[in-house]
Amino acid sequence: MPAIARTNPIDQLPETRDVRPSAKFGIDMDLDDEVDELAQLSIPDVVIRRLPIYVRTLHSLLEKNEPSVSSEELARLIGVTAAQIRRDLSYFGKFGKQGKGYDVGYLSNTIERILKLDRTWDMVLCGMGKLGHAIANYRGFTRSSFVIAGLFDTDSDVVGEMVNDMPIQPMADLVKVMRENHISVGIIATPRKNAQETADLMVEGGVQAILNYAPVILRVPDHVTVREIDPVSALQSMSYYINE
Amino acid sequence: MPAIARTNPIDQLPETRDVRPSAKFGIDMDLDDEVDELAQLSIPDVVIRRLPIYVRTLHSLLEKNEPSVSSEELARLIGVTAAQIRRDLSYFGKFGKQGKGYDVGYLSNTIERILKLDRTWDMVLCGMGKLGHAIANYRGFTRSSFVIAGLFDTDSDVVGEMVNDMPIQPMADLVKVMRENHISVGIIATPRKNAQETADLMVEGGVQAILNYAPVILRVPDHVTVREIDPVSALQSMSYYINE
DNA sequence: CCTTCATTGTGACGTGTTTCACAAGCGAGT
DNA sequence: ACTCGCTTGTGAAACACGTCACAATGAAGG
Repeated sequence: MPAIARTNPIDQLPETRDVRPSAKFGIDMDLDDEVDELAQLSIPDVVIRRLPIYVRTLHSLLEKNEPSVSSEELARLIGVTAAQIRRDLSYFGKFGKQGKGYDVGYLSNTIERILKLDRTWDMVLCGMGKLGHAIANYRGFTRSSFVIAGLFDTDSDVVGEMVNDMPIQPMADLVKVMRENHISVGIIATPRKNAQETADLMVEGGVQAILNYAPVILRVPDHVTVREIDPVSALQSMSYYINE
Repeated sequence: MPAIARTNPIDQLPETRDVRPSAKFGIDMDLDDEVDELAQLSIPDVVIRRLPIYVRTLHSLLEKNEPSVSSEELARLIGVTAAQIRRDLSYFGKFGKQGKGYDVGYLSNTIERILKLDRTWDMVLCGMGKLGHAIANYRGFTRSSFVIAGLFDTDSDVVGEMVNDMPIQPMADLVKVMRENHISVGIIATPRKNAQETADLMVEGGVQAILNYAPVILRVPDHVTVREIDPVSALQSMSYYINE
């Protein structure tokens, strides 16, 4: 079996990644983060995938100057159960206070730290067709710890073109650029048939996370995480539920 | 609890939708589709979400003129286990032959029928900023049973503008247009703050499936399915796994 | 027609995930 | 300082999903 664990739209394959105990994330407040130094247990990917939503929701509470929030209320906002939120957070430590709930700012910082969002990640973007252009011009990444730092395409006609103040570079330079700049996140926006070879180059360049817009299941080594962006599949699965 | 079952990025909430028995899908070949007229059991959404990938993979086999395929080979191509594919298909009936595998064309047709892809679905697209423009110009939907049939925006400055040979219409007309044309699929590409109100309008217009590009969890009635397209969350969850 | 081979479909099992439900603990009010 | 009400964190139970392993069966070739 190839490495398609959490890597996958097709998804929920056995998850075997182990994870540092949450001690790592204790921070300077007097909240008791009792922490299991032992429990080297692997946190389910499904939990990890929920964390960004928690962060996003906490941010919106911060904007409203809510100082604290209960699991009940957070659950209502997100549309899950309160027990699930408490269970999810308990994988990482104890962040709440009985009778009070969670400190919004503290919890949001903590989850960001867990997700390693307390820094900026440079990314390469491969495939500069229409989709690639749209992604390169997208303003949402920077607000969220991610920055596109290099654009690449095989087509020599577009190489050199400036997009969002960055030149499109030849695909031949991808590996070099990734290595020199220690870039570990890549976005694939190539045509379907070039996606795998692009992924292979990214792996050679040291990629650890790939956001894949091409409608193919990529084969990557175990240490690389892949998430698919696949609107067509999403639509095709929803139509199953439509009546009439 | 609001209706966020299969509707959700946050996902895997209890699934309670029941589903017609696969008899519905028996077609005119001599393959034995023995079918459980009784078993009115609900098929897991996680299975439904895999079916489009199966279809896509079967299509690529069709292009290579492969007449048949074993669960083993299909599994290898997709990156899941053979048992999973057999189990998934068994929810709908018996489509294979012992010693031989599955007839590629037949299986692909059958799954398309199950997913209701043997017809065309008209969609409305709301929010004609950069993202909306990119989606409106995207060529991938039509190849897959989905067609954008109407564009909408609140901003009177862009209303009237032609995009991909279609005029942008005022949001005020959304409900009417959806009802008159029996449109049950909507795409939301509005700014975050307008997403919920847009969803509400779509519901009023009779929507049953929403593809949501806005970074918010939408509240919709039970009979509406929502899938999120959320590249930022995807990145934010992947960074957890990056070493260094 | 019989044998061999490959491969399905599915009970039984195992694992992973969610939910239940409650003891423990914090804080506010008196 | 004590009580009360609220909310956490978590064992234990329930549920959902994935995998194993094998009897059943179709196809191919003598």
